[in-house]
Amino acid sequence: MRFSPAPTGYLHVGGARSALFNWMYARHTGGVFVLRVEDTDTDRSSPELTEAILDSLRWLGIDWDEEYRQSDRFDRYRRFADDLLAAGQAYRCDCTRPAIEARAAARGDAPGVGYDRFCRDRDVRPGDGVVVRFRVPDHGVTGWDDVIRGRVEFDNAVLEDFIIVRSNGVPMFHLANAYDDVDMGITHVIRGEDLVNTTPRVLLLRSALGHPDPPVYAHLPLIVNEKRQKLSKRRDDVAVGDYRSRGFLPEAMRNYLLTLGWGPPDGEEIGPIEHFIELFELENINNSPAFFDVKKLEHFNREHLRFLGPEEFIERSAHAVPSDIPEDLYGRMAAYVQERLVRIDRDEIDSLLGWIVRAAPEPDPNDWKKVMRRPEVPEVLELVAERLAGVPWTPAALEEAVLGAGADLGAKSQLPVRMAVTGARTGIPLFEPMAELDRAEVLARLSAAQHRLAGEA
RNA sequence: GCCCCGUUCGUCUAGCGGCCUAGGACGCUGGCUUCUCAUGCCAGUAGCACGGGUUCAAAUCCCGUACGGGGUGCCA
Repeated sequence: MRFSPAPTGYLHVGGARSALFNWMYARHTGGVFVLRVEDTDTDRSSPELTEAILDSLRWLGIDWDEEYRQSDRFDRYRRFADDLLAAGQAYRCDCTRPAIEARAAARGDAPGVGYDRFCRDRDVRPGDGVVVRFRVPDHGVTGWDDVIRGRVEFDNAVLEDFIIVRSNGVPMFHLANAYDDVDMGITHVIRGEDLVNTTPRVLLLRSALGHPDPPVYAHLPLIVNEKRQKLSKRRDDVAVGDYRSRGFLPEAMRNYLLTLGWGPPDGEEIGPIEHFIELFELENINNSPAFFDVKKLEHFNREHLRFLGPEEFIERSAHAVPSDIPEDLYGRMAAYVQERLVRIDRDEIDSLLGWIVRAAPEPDPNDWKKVMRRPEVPEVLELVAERLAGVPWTPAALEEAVLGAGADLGAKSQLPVRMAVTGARTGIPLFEPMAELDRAEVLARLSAAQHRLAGEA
């Protein structure tokens, strides 16, 4: 199996899913997984982009057994093209795009109908603006049995004589792709459905190489946006690296991606990758496009976040902890954070813990009103402050003082105190972190809230 | 235009002729647990695109229609 990205952009979720399925199937079958960088588009490919793609794959935990760059192998492809030329299976062509379109227009064909085989027998000599085209058979069909789609066939008559070597001498992707799949002994080709239309070209080239038997093809359903269109790097938010920086766990990303187009037969969709590798079969991949749903990804992320052991969670989230939160404090609060986090995100962590080391944030006006503008609140705050002044400064004693005061007054006391001390109506359990603050600080915050209430009355 | 492909709850999926008055998951709604939130547990919500066949029996097989998508580059 192989994953063969073109380094003309960052790795996006569609590519990642293709890589993942190839990798899973290789590991499932005990096969070899090849990473082949298809950098034949010399204008748009770059080593930086290649490195970024490899980096994203490594992050996802996808490893490979062999690695190639097609740019290192141009001479092989050219030799192949020369053989084709010598055998009359390919020919040179000096038609420009405008010339091709002008002839189409003259015939009354719609634009985009393709090349009309004009140069097939013109015996064009090598030179500027000359490409090499493959001579597609006039008759017959080219097809294969797709594991996912069943039999797919194209009439050779509708296939155009496609270019295999550009005018600058650089081979086109079909040529390199067909050559390498044979050369590297690729037996299974698992890739996006957007590539089905190029498959007959590759098949024709393989035959020319003396390998008429197709590999096993599995064309995956596309991953689409909310408008059910193929994801585009330009308009959709799809770079794997972005999800990484937004605080998604690689194992969650990987786990979610594998549910797009495939359902684990045992119905357990969240779990360790080894389990899915064991169950993974090409035959079970479905054939309709899947929408990439960030909401569900977030759910997977929450779950995987909770699978982490306490130590591991601290280690893996440390980089996103605001710098003014001391390590030991974070260690004590981490379990509370772990249970509430959606992503490993600095803002999320800060909103949970920031109030312990800094002044509480300005409360949301609606929340403030809802919690504090109840008639009993001033009285509750008063009594809580009074009891807190003399109590031992431990979580248990704080809890007893706050809840006890409420009980004695027949009122809810936890929420107003939380609001006064943390600046929010929701958050981690109150008394443990509250005990981390100085008594004076807590009393000051209570007093500030009391004054504010008095001012509003 | 031409070629190729697809269509099960809002979303991801199970289903590969009878176990389906269509199962699970996310989301959403309600309830219980709880110092708030979150978790956990329980319940609810909502779907086989349409029309013809084949068959004793069709979400499952065949044909057509509609809708959607992909390709149609000296990109991959």
